[in-house]
Amino acid sequence: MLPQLGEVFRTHGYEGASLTLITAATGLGKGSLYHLFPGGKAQMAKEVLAEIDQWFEREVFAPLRDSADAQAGIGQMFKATDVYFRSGRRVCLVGVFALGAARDEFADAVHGYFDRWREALASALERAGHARGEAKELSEDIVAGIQGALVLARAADDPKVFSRTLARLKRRAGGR
Amino acid sequence: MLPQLGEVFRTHGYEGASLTLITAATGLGKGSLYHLFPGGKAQMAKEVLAEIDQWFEREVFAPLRDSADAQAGIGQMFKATDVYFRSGRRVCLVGVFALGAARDEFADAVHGYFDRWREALASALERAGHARGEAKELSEDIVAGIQGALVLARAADDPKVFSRTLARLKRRAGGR
DNA sequence: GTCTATAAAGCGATAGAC
DNA sequence: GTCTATCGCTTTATAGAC
Repeated sequence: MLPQLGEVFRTHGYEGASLTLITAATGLGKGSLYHLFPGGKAQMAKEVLAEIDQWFEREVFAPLRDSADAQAGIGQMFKATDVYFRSGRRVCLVGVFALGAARDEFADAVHGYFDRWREALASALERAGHARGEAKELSEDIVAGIQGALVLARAADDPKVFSRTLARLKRRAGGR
Repeated sequence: MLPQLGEVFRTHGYEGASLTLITAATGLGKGSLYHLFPGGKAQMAKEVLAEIDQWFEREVFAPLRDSADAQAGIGQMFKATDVYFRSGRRVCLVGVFALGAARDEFADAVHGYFDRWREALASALERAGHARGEAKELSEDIVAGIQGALVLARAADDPKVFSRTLARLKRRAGGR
């Protein structure tokens, strides 16, 4: 349910995700949707954002923060990122929200997602041997680089742009 | 006229830019708008994209391709980019379109913008002394980095994220 | 060239039958 | 819990006065 919902928001943005598109994607009528989400579209988006946050917390942020081998945690991040974004065929819903007018309504979720990603990555980079300031800079470069690569890959309609850029970011992070 | 129109599309995306918002931003009634743009919203977006393309062609792409001093051309690109995106307070309209469903309708403009940017930058980097393959990779990193920095800056509601990242990209390009 | 009025369709959301 | 019907509003777009 939430994954299908997420796909609609991802593809059409918050404004563009009409209830007609949502009913088509989920197979549920409006009545059912409002039974499940009394708060309407805003609640749907909030729950989708929360689910995404949980996924990244489990698959990306926690490994970055908690891996005994910091470099392995970073490797897991790149692997999970590649899977999640379907090697560049899928766009980042939080990034889409961040660029649009929806950012203000979902400011906490949008802000938290990127901030915790950057912070967890900086912690791993520091434990992997980078100086504190350098790790902070590099973490910003990498998270920005991933988001930018998604923009470019979709603009060019060529997922390879994402794969290539991700591979170079991994090298800069010290990955093999 | 086109700049005000562009600001609405930038802030609200193609889907979110309603004629009500557009009339408010331009001060023109619907009648006047359809007199100027018989093709409606689609034509407005197309002309805005064309104007943006011209601006970047003149201020960014041409200097990158034609500067006798390649490093000076790259410096001009970073300067113009910082000005255009208001040091991170403004988002990239073409990037917004690229991420959304509007990409398909405006595929040529979206694809051309990023491709020509990357290509012009690669040419300058090569003339500045980078090996051909390295220049191509670096140009992709830099254009993606700029787009990603815009996403992060808007997500954090903090333009400094953009300025910092832009400064590091400039350093990687060999800028002082 | 700009306005107001209006059309037709789509929007988010609700009510109520089943 | 899911559906259909419908509300009230907004959407894009057009017509026609000035």
